[in-house]
Amino acid sequence: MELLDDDKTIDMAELFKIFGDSTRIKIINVLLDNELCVCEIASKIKVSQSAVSHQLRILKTAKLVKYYKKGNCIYYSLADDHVKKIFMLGSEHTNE
Amino acid sequence: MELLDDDKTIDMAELFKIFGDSTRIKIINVLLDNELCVCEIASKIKVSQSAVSHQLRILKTAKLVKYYKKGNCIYYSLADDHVKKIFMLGSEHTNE
DNA sequence: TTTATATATGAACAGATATTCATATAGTTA
DNA sequence: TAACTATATGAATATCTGTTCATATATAAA
Repeated sequence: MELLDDDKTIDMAELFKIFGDSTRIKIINVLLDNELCVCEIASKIKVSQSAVSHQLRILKTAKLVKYYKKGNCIYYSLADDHVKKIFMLGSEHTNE
Repeated sequence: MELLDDDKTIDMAELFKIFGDSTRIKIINVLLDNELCVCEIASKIKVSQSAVSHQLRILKTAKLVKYYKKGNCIYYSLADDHVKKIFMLGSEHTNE
């Protein structure tokens, strides 16, 4: 493969950086098959509501998750299959 | 997929964290098809020898690159195909 | 309207991280 | 051995990042 330009390189690093935090990995993990509201996520992964909310904002900004409102809850899910693919590949590599 | 345990989650985050820096992405990029010595890497990606060396140490510690000595040069290459796979997947996602 | 629940967010703090600079180490050549 | 080249590394610094705490916002229930 050819040498990528700087912008592309930075974008790739930014993408991986988002997967490079265990709280965000946990969030992606619980969203792999389900959509969940913030407090369900917080409870499942045992992280404070505030911390989850802060991390969801990062995932949202990077368009790795999508969401909708229902009542006074907000349900989050993975934005697309790419997120799951990257997660699964990382998971495979980590098994060794 | 089931809920991963904390250790696994941390390992995955650590793995992605290593891909989450543009200098390391550049290093992996130039090593995709070749093996190169430190000064060749530094020259190709236009980063100081010291910075490259520091980042190579991180890649080495994580077993993402391997190396051998020849004369007073040290040649680095990607440790296995997984590294390339993860890189390529990130690259694909970044095109959109 | 008051109270309760769910979520977001800003500030502050602590810890992590990447680069630079100076220097050490080691192999090579003269 | 002395000089040169390639690489590694420690210290210092600046920047970034994640959590907590307090609080704001918004919806729902009483």
